[in-house]
Amino acid sequence: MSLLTIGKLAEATGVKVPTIRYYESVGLLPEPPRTDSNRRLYDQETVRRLRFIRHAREMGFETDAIRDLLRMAAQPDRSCRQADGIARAHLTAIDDKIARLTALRDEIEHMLADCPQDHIYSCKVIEVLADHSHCLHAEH
Amino acid sequence: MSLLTIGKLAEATGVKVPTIRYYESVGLLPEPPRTDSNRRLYDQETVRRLRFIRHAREMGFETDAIRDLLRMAAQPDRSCRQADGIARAHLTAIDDKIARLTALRDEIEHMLADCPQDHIYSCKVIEVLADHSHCLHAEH
DNA sequence: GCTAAAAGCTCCAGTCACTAGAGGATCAAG
DNA sequence: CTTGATCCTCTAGTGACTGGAGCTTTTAGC
Ligand SMILES: [Zn+2]
Ligand SMILES: [Zn+2]
Ligand SMILES: [Zn+2]
Ligand SMILES: [Zn+2]
Repeated sequence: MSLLTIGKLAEATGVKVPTIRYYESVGLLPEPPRTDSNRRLYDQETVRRLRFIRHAREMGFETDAIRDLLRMAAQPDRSCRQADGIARAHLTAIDDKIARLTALRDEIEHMLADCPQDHIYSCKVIEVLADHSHCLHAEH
Repeated sequence: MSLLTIGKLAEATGVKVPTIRYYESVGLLPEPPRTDSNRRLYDQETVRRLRFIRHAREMGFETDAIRDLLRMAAQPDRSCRQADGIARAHLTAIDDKIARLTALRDEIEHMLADCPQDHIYSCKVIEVLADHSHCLHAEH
């Protein structure tokens, strides 16, 4: 009675049906049992597992990291050092991304602020793109 | 004498040879003339054009936007409103990305700060991933 | 019980901006 | 003349899905 079709699982988790099949194909979800007519049947444990995957994806963890985190989540008595390590590495990666985007942001804002908004021949946007030496930053 | 092989063009611009061919295939670079033995020959104008493309890519502009910017750069007497508009749209997109990443960053930092760093069963990282209601933010 | 819509299945292709490799031709240097 | 570098085209792979074709099965209304 608590078994779900793929459609109901999709509804329960907010994950699209093709995405659920995709997660199965890449080993994030185990192959579920099937009905006589070959349809997938999921239990509540899969609901939890899929929510975990979804949440981790929303937080930007990659498939490989999620596979590791799921394996760890199933071993409650072991140390969480590795799990925390994955999160910390992710944090560092996000910080790098933010730093790069912020530098970019400032550069583009400057271009726009400096542009007299007239013709292309005096457009700061085009000028900066055409000539790297007009850049604020050292290198990209 | 100022004509370059694809390898020299790559050297002059820092763009890899396969990437130059790729840019040609998607219409960012025009098909260049060839030697008798079918090798591409580039002039100085292409060097400038490729630098422009490269710089725009480094700033995160997408292929379609770059195609538009190149077309505008070739029409110096027209208004730069559109060019500025592309840059402004890009700025907004970057701001959105930074906002999302910053929220993410804070969330992951909190998970890590709250974790007693002991066993998986008490690991805050695993707990938050397993249960969305433990999140700080409203929704993702 | 019948029929039509909805949901399921598999497999394949497309996204973005490259990157890498196979397999072959041609060029430059010694 | 030979060897190694460079060039050519074409194909496939990356990550994380998304969408469609073409098919079978279930479900709901009548
Ligand atoms: Zn302008
Ligand atoms: Zn620059
Ligand atoms: Zn922990
Ligand atoms: Zn959350």
